Amino acid sequence: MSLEAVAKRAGVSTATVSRVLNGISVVKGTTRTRVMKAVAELKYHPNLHARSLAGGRSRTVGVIVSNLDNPFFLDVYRTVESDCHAQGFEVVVANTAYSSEQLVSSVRLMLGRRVAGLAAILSEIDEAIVQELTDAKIPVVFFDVGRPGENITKIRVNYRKGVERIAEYLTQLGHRDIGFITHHMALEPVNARQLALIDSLAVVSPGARVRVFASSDSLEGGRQAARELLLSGPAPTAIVCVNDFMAVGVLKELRERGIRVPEDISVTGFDNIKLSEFCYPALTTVHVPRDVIGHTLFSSLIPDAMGNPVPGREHVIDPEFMVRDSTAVARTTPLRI
Amino acid sequence: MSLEAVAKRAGVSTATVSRVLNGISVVKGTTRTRVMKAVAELKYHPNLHARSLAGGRSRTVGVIVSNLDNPFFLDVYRTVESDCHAQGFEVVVANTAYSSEQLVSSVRLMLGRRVAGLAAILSEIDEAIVQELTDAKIPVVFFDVGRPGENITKIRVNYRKGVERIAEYLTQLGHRDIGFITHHMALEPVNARQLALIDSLAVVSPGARVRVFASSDSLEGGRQAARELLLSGPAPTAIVCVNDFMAVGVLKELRERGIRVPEDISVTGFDNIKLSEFCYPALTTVHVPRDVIGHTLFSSLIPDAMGNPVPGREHVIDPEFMVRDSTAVARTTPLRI
DNA sequence: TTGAAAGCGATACCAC
DNA sequence: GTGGTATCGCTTTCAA
Repeated sequence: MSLEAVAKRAGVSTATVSRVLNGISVVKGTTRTRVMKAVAELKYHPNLHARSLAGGRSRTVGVIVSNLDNPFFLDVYRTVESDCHAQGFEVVVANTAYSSEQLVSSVRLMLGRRVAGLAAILSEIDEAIVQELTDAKIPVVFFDVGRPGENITKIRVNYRKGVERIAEYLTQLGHRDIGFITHHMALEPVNARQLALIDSLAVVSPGARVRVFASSDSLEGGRQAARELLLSGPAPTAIVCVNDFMAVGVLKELRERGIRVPEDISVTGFDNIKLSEFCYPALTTVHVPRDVIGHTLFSSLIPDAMGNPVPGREHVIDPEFMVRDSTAVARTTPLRI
Repeated sequence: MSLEAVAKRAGVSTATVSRVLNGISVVKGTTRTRVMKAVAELKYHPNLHARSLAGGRSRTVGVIVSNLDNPFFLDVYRTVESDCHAQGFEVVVANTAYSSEQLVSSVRLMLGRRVAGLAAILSEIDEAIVQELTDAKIPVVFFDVGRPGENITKIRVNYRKGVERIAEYLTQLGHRDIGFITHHMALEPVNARQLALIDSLAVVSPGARVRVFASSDSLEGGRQAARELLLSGPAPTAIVCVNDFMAVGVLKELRERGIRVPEDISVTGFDNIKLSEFCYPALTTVHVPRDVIGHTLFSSLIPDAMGNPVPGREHVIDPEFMVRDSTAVARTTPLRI
C-alpha cells in the first residue's frame, strides 16, 4: 500500500522506489525492473496527498466556472481539462453558479489544495478575491474578469466587436426596435455586451429602440425573458440574446406562440455553441472560439518548455459573426400577437 | 501560512489550533476567539493534502463519467456535486470519453486521492476495474454498469420498461418499419435499449422491421446516423433514438432534407433532458429522473446519520413515458426523399 | 482545557 | 546508483 511496502518487497529503499516512479533516470535497469514488478504485484497507487505535501507542488490545476450548464463554459472547461490530462495534470473543478460566496469558498479550497495553477472562467468577481489570488503567488488566469498582474494573465473576448457586427447587420435589415435578452446584468462581461449593443446602435442607427429583459442563464430563462418581453407591449422586430443558450429558450417561446422566426421576429445569439446549429431555426450568432480560449488558459498556467505566453499579459480573443437562418428583413407591419 | 504560524500568533499550540479549526468543542471560548482572530489575520488556509494525509480520510468524493457532453450525464453529475457540497465534501470528476484506458487511469487517480467514496456513472466497464474497486474497500456506487457487492451499490434504470412503452405506442400508431439510432453498441446499458426494443416489438408487433445505425454520442453523431439511415434505402416511418441528445441531431438532419416530423417520420428520444422540450419539434421521450439518480448515488456513498441505503444493494430507477410533438400516426404512402 | 510529540506517505538532499 | 533521513502541514493520542 505504501512506498515502504514496495521498497521492502523489491529489496530496495524508498528513495529508489520514488526515483523509479518519478522516472528519474539514474536507476539501474535491473533495479528498475524489480521495483516495477513489486509495484504491479502490490497494485500500488501512490498517495497523492503525501506526494504533493512532500513535493510542495501538486500536478493539479484548479478550474472555477460560473455555470457549467451553459455549453459555452462546458466547452472551455473540456478543452482545459484535456490539455491538462495531456500534460499529466489533474483537474479539480468548482461551479459557482454565479454566486460570490461560492466563489470565495471555491478559491479557498483550491488554494488549500495547493493547485499548480488556477483558471477562473467567470462572470462574477470579488475584488478581495483578486487580491487573495495575487498574494497566493501561483499562476492564475482569468477569463472575462479581473485584470492582469504579476502572476495573473487575463483573457477576454472582444465582445464589442461581435456585438457591433450584430448591430450593423440588423440595422441593414431594417430593424430599429430591438429586444435584448440577458441574465445577471450586473456582471461585467454580461453587461459589456449590453452596453456595446446600445453604443453601436446609437452610431449606426440613431433613434433605434432597445428594451432589455433579464432572467437566468438557462433555456428556461431565455424563454421566460421572451415571455416578459412579449407581454410588455408591441413586439420588437428583432431579439438580440446575450448568448446562444438563452436564445434557444427564446426560440421555443416564440414558436409556442405561433410567431415565426425570422419572418415575424429575427433572433440572434452569441457564442456559437454546437446547439445553435441544431436548433430551429439555426441561429445567426457570433462565434467565440472555446478551444482557443481553453488552450490559452492552459498555456498561461503551465508554460511549456517553449517560449509560451508569460503571465502578466492580456490576451484578447476576436469573435466572428455568423449568419444562419434566424434573421431576416424586418417586418414593416406590426405583429399581432 | 501554516498551522504553526497561526499557533504562534495566537500563543497556543498547533494542537489547539487544529481543534478550533475542526470544531472540536473542548476548547475554551476565549482561546477559540484568539485562534480565530489569528486565522483571519493571516488569511490562513489549511493545506488539504497535509490534512488528509494526517487524517487518513479525505472529504473528497470522486465521480467518473462517460461523457460529460451529454446533458444527461451532466445533470446526474450536478446533482451529486451539489449534494456533496451541501455535506461539506469536495468533488473530483473525471471524464472517460467512453474509453477503458481513461477509465483505468481515472480510477487509479481517484484511489491515489484516497477519496471517501467513488461514483462511477458509466457505460463502459472493465472487469479488472471492478475487482480493483472491490479491493479498495471504499464505498463505490455504479450507475448502469457493474454489479452490487460488499462495498458496492448498483443503481440502474429499468430501460426495458421505458423502451416497451415506446414500442407499444409506436405500434398503436401503425409504425412497423423502424430505425434505431444508437452509439457504442457494445456497451451494456446502450445495448440493453436495443435488445429491449427488438424484444418488445417482437411481442407487440410481430414482423416489424428494425434497422440499426450507430454513430457517436453527440448532436453530430445523431445527425450522421440519420444521414446513413436515410441513404440506406426506403425511409422507416419512425426513428427511435437511444437518447435525446442524438435525437436532436436526427431532427436536424430530417429538417435539412425537408422531411417533416412527425408527419413524414416520427422520432422518439430517451432521457427527457431539458433540451428535448426546447428542440423542434418537442420530443416524445422517456423521462429518466437524473435528480433521483444523483441523490441515490450520493447517499449510497455517504450514508447520513439516518438509516440510509446500505452499500451492497441494488436500486432500480423507473422511467416514465412522455408524449410530446415528435410522434404521430405512421405515413401509409412511401416517403419520397 | 491545553501542549508535546508520534505518525501519515511521499520527496529530495546528502552521504556512501 | 543507492540508502538514510529530515521535511512537508496536519491530526491525534497521551500526559499534564
